[in-house]
Amino acid sequence: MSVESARARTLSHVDPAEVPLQAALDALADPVRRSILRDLAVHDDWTRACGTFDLPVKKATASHHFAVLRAAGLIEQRDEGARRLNRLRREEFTNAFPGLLAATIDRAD
Amino acid sequence: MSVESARARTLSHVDPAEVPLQAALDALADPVRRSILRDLAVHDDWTRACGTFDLPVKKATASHHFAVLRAAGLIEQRDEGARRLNRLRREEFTNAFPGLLAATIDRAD
DNA sequence: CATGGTGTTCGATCCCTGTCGTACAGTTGT
DNA sequence: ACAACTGTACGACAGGGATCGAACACCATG
Repeated sequence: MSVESARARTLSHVDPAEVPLQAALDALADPVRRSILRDLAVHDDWTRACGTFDLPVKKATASHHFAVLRAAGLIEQRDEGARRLNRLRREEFTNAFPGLLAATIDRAD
Repeated sequence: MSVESARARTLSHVDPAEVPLQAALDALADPVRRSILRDLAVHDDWTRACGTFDLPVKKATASHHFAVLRAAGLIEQRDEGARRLNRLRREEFTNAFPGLLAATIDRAD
């Protein structure tokens, strides 16, 4: 088709400043999601596709977690071919919730 | 009885440093509990008994929330007569989880 | 002692969410 | 065209936690 593929090429990304504190805390209160965030915090680039994380859940569940993180303004996602790449929105999220992300991921569980 | 009353006069208080991050986040991820913490953050004393908080839940539920906050190392409780007084463990908790408490209560929901 | 006030404990209920299997869509490569 | 790979969508399920009523324990005060 001429216009756009059926798959959303530009995913909806909220402004972290618009995210309710409740949603932010809910997103951070899951160990699988914190694991994802810690992995993303290592390098500030677009090198990590969803499938490259070693998670203790099946892919359907992992997909759900990525969606929650995106809705909470914690990650940004971009499609590149068949893969969906991820980036930690450290700056934006920290502006909206100073200290929260650092306090959560700069620590073992 | 000679030794102690049946009611626990000295309540069990954990060291915040021993609290798992998961428990801390779970405790903070509830709006009723955050409301309690914000109220306690106003004055650093023992002026607030459990019943003096204006909460949208019944007392059985409120009692449960206070227990969760105590188990997470967020508050300290002391019995004074028929009442149970509360204090925010700001310093101790912040030492264990730098920035987490501030990021959570220094903000409207 | 009797009454009222404060707070906990115990079941029971309800709802939310994390989990998974399956099916599907889109991409890549043969 | 076909197969393999990546990720999402949907329905179903189970576990946990928030909520409540009722009963109980403790304290204070008449």
